[in-house]
Amino acid sequence: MKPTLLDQLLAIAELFERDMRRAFHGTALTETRVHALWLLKHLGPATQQALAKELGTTARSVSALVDGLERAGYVRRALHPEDRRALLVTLTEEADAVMARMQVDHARLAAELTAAVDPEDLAAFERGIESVLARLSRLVDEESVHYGIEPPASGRSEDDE
Amino acid sequence: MKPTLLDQLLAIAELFERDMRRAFHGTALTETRVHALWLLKHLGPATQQALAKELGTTARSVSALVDGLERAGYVRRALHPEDRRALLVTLTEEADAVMARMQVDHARLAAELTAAVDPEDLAAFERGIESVLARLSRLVDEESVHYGIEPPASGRSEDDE
DNA sequence: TATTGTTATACTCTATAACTATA
DNA sequence: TATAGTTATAGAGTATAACAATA
Repeated sequence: MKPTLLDQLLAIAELFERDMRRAFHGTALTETRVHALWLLKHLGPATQQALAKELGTTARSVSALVDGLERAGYVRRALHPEDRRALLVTLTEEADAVMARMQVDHARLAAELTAAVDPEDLAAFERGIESVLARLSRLVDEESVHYGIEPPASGRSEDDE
Repeated sequence: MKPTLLDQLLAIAELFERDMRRAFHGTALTETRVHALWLLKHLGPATQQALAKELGTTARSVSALVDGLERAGYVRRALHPEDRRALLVTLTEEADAVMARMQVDHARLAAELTAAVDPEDLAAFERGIESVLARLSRLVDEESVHYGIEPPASGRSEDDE
């Protein structure tokens, strides 16, 4: 039985997740923390609100996240030059170096995965993955996948435990 | 700037994760719990050890996981007919129905994502995704991606705790 | 002795609400 | 009034270690 495209994509997602957990095990890093550091590396110093938006989480979670990263020496909280309510989360030099190495490994992995595709297939493959990503983005945006769950508002009452 | 294949795959993985969190929000379900239920739906009743292996986690985590699923009415612990140490985790009828609906939605999503690809490109695309998954599997298996982290042998000593 | 599942403990991530200090 | 970040609280996931019952 051939697995569907969806199953293959989910398998890839799970491989990423497990492999990162393995790689970060024994360090202070986690996937979420690395995601935050990655954003700071690419965006530069950012307020916690900005981070919350980018990470798709709440300000509260970012507070805890930055606490952990600060404790581990990866970021510092700096005063915002214009807004005295806000803080600018900034990478330490050590974290900057880690993220630079991560970018190298990331680029290497990107190249290796691309190289795994038959050059004859590459153009069609790239068009395909772009189409899939666009379609999935739209579906997620429309909240049109329910995974067997009745949507809370429109569906019938399922709140009888 | 064209995103790399790797970045597109990571974007897809994140879309899956966020969308499931959205869909399950307000219910007793989470991605991990659904993963366990999905396995039980496909494998049939399983011991917690078997679940731990499939989920790539520990027996301890499965204990807590099954506790939660049992509390929410999705599974029951049944006695193992042959091994009196073991328990067979079994789907309730309600959970079985939820998973049946989920399979339908899953198949629908799979079809939609496949349909997003230009039929002209589909064959090459399928070969490509298979190659990428195989290559990534191998890399993960060999633990050859380090994400900028020094493997725990060199650099900072970790054995002084 | 090894395995199954448990209790005990600790840390992380997510989420809501109430609070402060600024804007 | 609204925003930035905090404390308080709670549930969930992950991981290690020690333990009981059973194999």
